[in-house]
Formats: sequence, C-alpha cells, structure tokens
Amino acid sequence: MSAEPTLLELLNARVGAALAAAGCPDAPAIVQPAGRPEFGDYQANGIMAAAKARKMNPRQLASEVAAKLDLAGIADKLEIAGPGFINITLSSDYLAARAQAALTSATLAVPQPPQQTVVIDYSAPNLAKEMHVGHLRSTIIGDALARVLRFLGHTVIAQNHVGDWGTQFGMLTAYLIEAEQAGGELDLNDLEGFYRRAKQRFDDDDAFADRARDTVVRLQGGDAQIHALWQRFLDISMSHCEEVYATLGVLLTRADLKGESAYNAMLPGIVSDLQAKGMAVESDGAQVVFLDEFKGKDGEAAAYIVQKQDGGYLYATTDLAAVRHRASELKAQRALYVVDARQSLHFQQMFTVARKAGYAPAEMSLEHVGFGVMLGEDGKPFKTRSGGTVKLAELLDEAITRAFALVGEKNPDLPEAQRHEIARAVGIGAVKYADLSKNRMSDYVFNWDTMLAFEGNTAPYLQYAYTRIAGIERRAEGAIDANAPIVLHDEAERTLALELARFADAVHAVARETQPHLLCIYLYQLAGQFMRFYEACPVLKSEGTVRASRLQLCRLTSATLRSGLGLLGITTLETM
RNA sequence: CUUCGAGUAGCUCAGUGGAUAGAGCACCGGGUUGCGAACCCGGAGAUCGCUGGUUCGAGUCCAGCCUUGAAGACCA
Repeated sequence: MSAEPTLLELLNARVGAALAAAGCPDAPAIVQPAGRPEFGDYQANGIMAAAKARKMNPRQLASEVAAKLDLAGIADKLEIAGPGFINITLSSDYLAARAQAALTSATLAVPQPPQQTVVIDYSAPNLAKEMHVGHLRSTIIGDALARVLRFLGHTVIAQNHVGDWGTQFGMLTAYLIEAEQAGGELDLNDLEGFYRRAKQRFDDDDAFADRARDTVVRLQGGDAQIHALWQRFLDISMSHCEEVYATLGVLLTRADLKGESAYNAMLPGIVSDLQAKGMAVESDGAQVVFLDEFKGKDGEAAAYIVQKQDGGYLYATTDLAAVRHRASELKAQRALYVVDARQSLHFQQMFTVARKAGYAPAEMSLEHVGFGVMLGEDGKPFKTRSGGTVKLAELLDEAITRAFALVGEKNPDLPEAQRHEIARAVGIGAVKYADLSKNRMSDYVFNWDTMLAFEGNTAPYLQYAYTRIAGIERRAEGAIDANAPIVLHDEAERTLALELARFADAVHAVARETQPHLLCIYLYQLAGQFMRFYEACPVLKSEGTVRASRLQLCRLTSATLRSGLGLLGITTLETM
C-alpha cells in the first residue's frame, strides 16, 4: 500500500471502511471504473457478494454502506443501482484539485510504493550471431518494465544474460585463429557471414571440427591466448548489439552485461551443493534433480538435469547459479525473467529447485515474464521470404524508411534532417508500440502493414496528440500561467481530467502485473479524450480564466503523454 | 501420452466474477470562413471454440471435449 493512495486505492479503502461500518469487516469493495457513463465514474461491486455471505438484502446493504460512505470533497453523487451496485460520481472540484496537484509534481503525483530491489533479466541475445527479430520482444518489454519500475522508485538491476559460452564459441574462435593465420582479411563486421563460414568449415572439415572442440576445452581450461581471442570476438559482437540498442533507444549498457560465462566458476559448487542436500542424484551417469511437483497423471517425476553424462553443465545449472547470485549478491527482492513463453516449464522447474535448495528465499518473488512468439502472416514463425531469420537491424531500418516516406507525405515542407529525426521516432515508436500494446502472452502476428499503418491505436496517434498540444503551447507563447486554477465546466474538460487522474493506477498496474499493454490502453484512452476535448473546447480562442484553465489541462495532458510514452521507451516530438 | 499457452466482429486485438461484450483496420455515411484532418462524430458488423457445472450474476471460475502452438532426460 502506498503512503499516498492512488484514486482507485482511495475509493477501495473508503468503500471498504463503509462496508466494515455496516457490519462486513473483511468484505472487499471491488471498485472499478464504471462500465457506462450513466453509471457515474466508478462502481463498487463488492456489496452483492457481502450481502450474499451474510444473507442480507443487497440493495438494503448498499444503502447502509452508502450512508456510511465518507467521500466528502471527493464525490458529489452516490447512486444505488441494479441489484446492489454503488455508483460513484466524483466531484469536478476534486478532479480539478487532483490535476492541479499533478501539475506541480515532478512525478505527476504518482505515489511510490514501498521500495524494492528488482532484477530484470532481458534481451539476452546470443553473441554468436547478430540480433534477430526473436530478440525484439524481450528487449523492449524488459526495457519498458525497467523504466516503469525505476519511475516508481524501485532499484532496478538490469541483467543482460547473453549467450557467450558453449561449443559454438569454440568453433568461432578456432575460425578466427585460422582466418588470421591465413592472412587476416577477416570481416567481423559481417558477423552473420562469419558465423555461416565457420559453421560451413565445421560441417565440412573434420580436422577443423576437432580443432574447434579442442578450442572449447582450452577456453574452458583458462588458456589466456584463446580467452583473449574469445573476448575480442565478444567485444565486436557486443558492439553490434549496442548499435541495435542505440537505434531502439533501450537503456542497456555494458555495465548490465552478465552473460552465461560469468557463472562458469559457480557451476561445480551448485552441483555439489545439490548433491549434499540430497536433491541431485545420479541417473544414467547424469546428475539429476527429480521433481515430484511436476508429476503428471502418469506419475513420473520430472527430471531436471544439472550435469550431463560427460560432466558438462547446462543452462539449467547456469540459471540456478544466476538466481543464487541475484538473491545473495544483488539482494533482489523480485526477479523478473523476460524470456520466451516456450521456456515456461524450465522456469517453473528452476524456481522450484532454487527455492528448495535455498538459493531464492521464500520472500523473494521469482516471475517468468513470458511472451508469445512472433509469427508471419501464414501463422508460422516469422522468417524472411527465403526462409532465413530477419535481422533486427534491418527490420528497424525498414520501419524508419517507411516512416520517412510517410512524414514526407504529411509534412513535405520540413527540412530533411528534421524529417529524418521524426522518422526515427515514429518508425521505432511504431515497432515498439505494436509489440507493447498487445497482451504479451499471446502469439504475435507480425505484419508490416499493421505495424506501420500509423493509424488508430498506434504510437504515431499518441505522438500526434502530443504534437497538437505542443502546437497550442507554442502559440500561447509566454502567456501561460503555470499557477492558473483548473476549473471544469465542459463535459469534455471533466472527462479529460478524470482520465488524467487514472494515470497512477495504470502505472501501478503495469508494475504489479508486468503488463506494459495496460499502459498502452491507458494512453490511447487519454489521447482519445484529449482529441475530443480538442474538438469541443477551443483553447486559444477562449478567454480569461477558461483559457488559462484549458491551457493547464493541455500542459498536464502533454506531460502525462510524454511521461507515459517515455515509460514505454517511445519519444515524443514537438513537430511531426 | 503428460504439462502449459492460445481460441472474442471479415482482419489485428482489449476485456481485473458484475449492469446492454469494447477498440482499431477495412466497409458505408457525415464533419474544416475553428489551436495541426496522421483528427472527430455516426452506421453496419459477435451463436465470446463446443457441452455441462458452480452462483444472485460466467467471455472471465471448474470439469470434459474440439482446434492450434509450445515444452517435456543430457541445445538454450
């Protein structure tokens, strides 16, 4: 519970108190935004259930609760409706006061919940290759969650759990040695081509394959020369990632890098510890933790392998080492794993083992923030026309190119440099928003036309709403009184103020549910309410206190859109 | 076979056990001597996969089935 409640928290607390006063102490109020305008602004749904549990007449209980409900200065109308709803209409003065308070607050009056240390594991590309579309969702969902949690005052520790270890790096390093010996025209700028040629060598030449395997052994054995070459390869690959991160505008840096290799030294200790605790046992030569928790109807316990027959370790072991590190070293109270939903079973098992082994204390929250796969229009995994993976850098370039063409249509008179800048914000914003605005658990049909339509519920619609306000503020010039009182007369003004008052609840919901699309829905509604206000209520043409008040509503709306889009990693523009 | 997702308008998607299931796109019809029309307003369009159950109330919870995707001992 926040020190200062959000609007929804406040209403729930007040109705809950009234329920208690009416003889139902533990009955939840269940306050929600009203389903229809004629039901007011909020509706309390909890009375019917409370009455049922106590064999009372629900409408009678509702009138008792309403009589005891203290919303002085907050609501000016309460109605008992239907089988026992309490419909609440907030007072316009109260909405105006909330808007006024938000205007003078650096955080838009969004209350901060109790502070936590939150580890977010996201992006995690495989450094053997260039980033492809499969890395997009984790990267932008994780980035949005990081921004939201930081905004709420939490300490966020990003962990980029990159793939930088394993047999393929032996192959790549061996190929690097060979290419340098051959005279050095190796082109690491084309990482994908380099990987392809190395793989070709590996498949075609047994001698090379043997050298590659030997290189892995030497790398893992701590050979300094091999290690230096491996490190060089990683640096170059990481630079590629950083270019993509810069284009996307995500916050990840090298300081957040914590790849698989970082946990290498911990792995033997994990296995021996699990053995000592009687959890890991030998089975067919491998070290396995059997989990009764995952027994199906067939009665077989799931096998969680932590060490292979040949003594090698798996990602199962690495992930245990990582969770142990996040708990004991990083002191995380909450750990989020923004990883493909296909790994759901793996995470459920890993979390179970981590808890039983004591690597993650009971009070530490472990959450798999899963998401669906990107599909092509044919419903199959998204590929290029020729069947290859789509490089992320190319996808982003295309988005920007398409946006640039659109800006040229809409606003051909702007200088070219500015059109390029707008195209970046709009193109990247469209890609991110198309992803973030969908429930992350469902599979995601990738479609250029849908994604880059720039119409309806898209980033450009929100960006456009922002530039409209920016235009008004520009024209108002110095005549804006930042202390002017907000007065809500027109229905469109009131509806806009109500929507503005819900910002905190939207942000809190995103942090709680790890669902960025809840913020998208909110911002789309806010932009829509602004557009209606814009049609109905002239700002610059109005006069005196009305004009000053409307300008204040504009200022708060633009600040909220800028802040909200910023939390999604989407930039706003003064002109577009 | 087991487990976990998903199935809502022609398409892409919302929908915290509540009142008449909502948007956008596409389609049809309106709106600019108004602050940016990348906009606004209206219309049409849905047996919420199927069948039962739980209850004052089910798209939402439970069971079974259908379709689809994924995972399920030595890749990650």
